[in-house]
Amino acid sequence: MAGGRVYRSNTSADAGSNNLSVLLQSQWVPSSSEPLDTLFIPGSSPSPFLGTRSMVSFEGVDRRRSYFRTFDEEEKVEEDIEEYLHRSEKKRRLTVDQVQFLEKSFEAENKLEPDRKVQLAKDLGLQSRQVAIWFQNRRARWKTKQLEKDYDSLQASYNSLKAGYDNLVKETDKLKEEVVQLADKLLLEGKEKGKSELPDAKTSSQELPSEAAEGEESKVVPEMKSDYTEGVHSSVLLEGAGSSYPFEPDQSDLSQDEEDNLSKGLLHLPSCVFPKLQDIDYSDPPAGSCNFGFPLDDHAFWSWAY
DNA sequence: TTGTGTTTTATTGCCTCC
DNA sequence: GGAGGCAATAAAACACAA
Repeated sequence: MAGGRVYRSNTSADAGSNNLSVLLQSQWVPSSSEPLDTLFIPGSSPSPFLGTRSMVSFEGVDRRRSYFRTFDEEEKVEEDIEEYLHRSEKKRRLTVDQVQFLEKSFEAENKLEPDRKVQLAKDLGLQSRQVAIWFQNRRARWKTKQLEKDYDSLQASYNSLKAGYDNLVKETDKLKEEVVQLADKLLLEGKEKGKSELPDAKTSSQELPSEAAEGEESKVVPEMKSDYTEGVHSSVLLEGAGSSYPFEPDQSDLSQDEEDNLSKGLLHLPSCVFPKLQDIDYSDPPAGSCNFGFPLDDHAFWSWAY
């Protein structure tokens, strides 16, 4: 590790001490960043957390030596020593009490100021570096959990929105079908009325498609009877016909042609009024005036729709 | 007992901030 | 340039089924 961190092993504990197993939990201390007070001195702390879980015994091993290591300057002897020490000095888990204490501390504040770190280390009989590492790992676990929570929450709101959207699609289909049926009905009535009242009714009826027209600039439907000028369908139809008020068409606003058509039993509708569902492009928010009741600026809706 | 998956502890390299 | 944070990763410890 050229240019990497230099670690110093903390091997000054007394072999054979009652608390040795815990006191020796840490293996490497960053020599450049850790103050001397991180070197735990046996017997200096009345920590209640010590000695509950013996992990590794170094009895009979003279470990009263400290040394520095860098990856650049390792000699054979040191390698041997290190290998030996590493074999013996295995990773050790913190005791239940230590973990509980750390957890409480983490709940209070998940960042660790230097003073707190040192205090915690003292209280727990750990090295401050170990405390720092524990907090680091704990933050990582917390972040992972948080991501899982966020994912679940997003998934739930997506499912809910999707269900709402599916319902709207069904409802739209149903309404569309209803409109087609009503349009057919009007067509028939218009024909019959035209036969009896208008001499040129035949010509007019020939302009009418059997269904609400598809893919054309305009659509032609017969004049609304009063029965059909109420409610959602008629309002939509009349709005599409250019009326300034969707429920009561003001004939003064109509052009001469429109008035003519009305008098002939015809209305021209822009093609956007009743597009087929399959003609709707969900990949982009709709531009223009045909938004089917959805807010034009509701990009969120269109972005999740597809 | 052993193989395997998960959790925990620790290291490393990079990045940011002061 | 040093200190500290984070992501990625290694490896020990642990849990558990076969």
